[in-house]
Amino acid sequence: MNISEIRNGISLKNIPNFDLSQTFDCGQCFRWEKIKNKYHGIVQGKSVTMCQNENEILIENVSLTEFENFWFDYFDLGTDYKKIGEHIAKINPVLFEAYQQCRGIRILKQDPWETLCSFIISQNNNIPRIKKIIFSLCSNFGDKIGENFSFPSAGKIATLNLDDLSPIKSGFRSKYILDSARKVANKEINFEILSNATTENARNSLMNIKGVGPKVADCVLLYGLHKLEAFPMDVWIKRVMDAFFSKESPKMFGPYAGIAQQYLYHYSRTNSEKLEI
DNA sequence: GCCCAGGTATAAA
DNA sequence: TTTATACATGGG
Repeated sequence: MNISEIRNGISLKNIPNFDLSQTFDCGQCFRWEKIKNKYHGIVQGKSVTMCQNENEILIENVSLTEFENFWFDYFDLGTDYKKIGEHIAKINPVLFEAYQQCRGIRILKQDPWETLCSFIISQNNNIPRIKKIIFSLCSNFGDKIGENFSFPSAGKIATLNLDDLSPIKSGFRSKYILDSARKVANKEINFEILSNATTENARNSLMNIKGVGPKVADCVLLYGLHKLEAFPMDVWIKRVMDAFFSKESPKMFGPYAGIAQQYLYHYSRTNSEKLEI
């Protein structure tokens, strides 16, 4: 792993388990877009461009200080995914094959409020339309950043009503968006506290929000709060496998953690025939 | 028209 | 406690 500052950004060389397309297009985030070999994202109110070739990844317009203070953790570069893969290999061959296919995914540590709001919007919805609604939410209520818009704060959304949200066409989810924004704005949901709480307590708190069930809660725990650690690996692998191979709802993984979620999701999309029971 | 989309609230059994 | 259905909207 080699991190160095170059004239217009940061160069990452030989970073294991890091593929931009797998990471950005796997469904964990909604504000990174590929345009002509480059990924453009809006993160924490900042517009950033990245590209990848061979074993080098470039992050444009970011200083070494910014990288160390924010982006290193955002991309979860302190976690050894290879070690996780080796562990998975011992547990289950199907899971390991899924890992092999998706070994380039890094679980992004995203802003908890943005994650919460985004995955509320994701329910019973498809990714293109999720992105469209989030784009609309940002352009209507976010702050302008050059050509783009920041993700609006919970405080800002909390001042709105259902009619205000009608332009983003989020349908029945609007009332859930407002409830989540109000609870975050008035600190009924306090991410500082949740990040120090047990995973179970944090999940229960999140599920007090209207429109937040186990799936949305787990996405917030994983992508917003990076809470993987509370479940022993064998426990959540088993839960993922149980949920995945039950016919009822392969997308409802229950109380698991998400590296396996991501691996299995990708595996299911590319190997659906192998998953028939 | 009909079905589905990375679910959840609600009512009914 | 478990199971069925509605929900807004848009694309295939």
